Amino acid sequence: MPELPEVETIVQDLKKKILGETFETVKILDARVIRGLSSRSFAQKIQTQRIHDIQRRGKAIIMTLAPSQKFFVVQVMMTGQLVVRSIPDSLPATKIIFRLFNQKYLHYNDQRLFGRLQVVDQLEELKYFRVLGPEPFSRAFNPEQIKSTIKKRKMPIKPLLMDHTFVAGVGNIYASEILFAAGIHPQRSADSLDDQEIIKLRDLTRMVLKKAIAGRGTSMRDYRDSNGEKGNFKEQIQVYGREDERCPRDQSLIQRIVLRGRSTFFCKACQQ
DNA sequence: AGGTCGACCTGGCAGC
DNA sequence: TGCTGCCAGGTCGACC
Repeated sequence: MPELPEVETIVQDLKKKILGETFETVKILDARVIRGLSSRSFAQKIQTQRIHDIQRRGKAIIMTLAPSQKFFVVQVMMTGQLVVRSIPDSLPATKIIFRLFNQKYLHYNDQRLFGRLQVVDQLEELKYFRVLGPEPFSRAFNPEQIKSTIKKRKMPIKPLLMDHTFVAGVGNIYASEILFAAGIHPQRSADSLDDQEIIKLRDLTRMVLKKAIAGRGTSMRDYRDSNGEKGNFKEQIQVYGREDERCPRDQSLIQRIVLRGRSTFFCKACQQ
């Protein structure tokens, strides 16, 4: 999915467009995206409910419903999209169309069907929230906390950064970008980072994500915001997807390796 | 317990 | 043109 900056963009836009609105009907075109509920019971839990709040936690979009007080949780994973439209026409990837009482439509599109839409009484019912680590902009994501976790972890720093129990919201694109910004080699064992590097990692995690939010996220291929538009941050991506291009810092060639099955991009010369 | 791998799905694209 | 294989912003459960 979309990582933290993309989900944050979706949430901020949805707040402007549909906060306070009420679901009228739910048309399920492909029931495979509904988890743990039948189509009928999913629709029943959504219809007539008002969107009382919209927030992000990690890479999940959480809508608080009223009056039921239940949580409508959307995880768009790799290819899911929530797009607000004024007409109900659907794309091949459109799996659910929510009709709102204000004559607008919220489309859930998902090419690969990895996304999940769930309605729960408590967020803790979902394992994702039970194990989720600190938000990168929170005080809980501090050098002492990072240090105590990192000391127990021997894995390379890059997959650790992507581990949502370590820090919430960082995925494959931004893990490479953050490590490039911090000058840390993606294969460095996590427990080898010194105090200064830990602070740098924390600070640059925040800085890279903040800039990406300002750019409304990165669209490599499928990501679209709630207007159906691409994010603008791709032009500012330094290394991800840029194998054999020149490093913007020292002009040496950017390398691609595979760590834990995921493409990883870095500059051998300036990441130690 | 921490770490690694494959499964879940579909479509786009490069190479032959 | 049409096939084959590889690749893709995530998460989880099964295994060592």
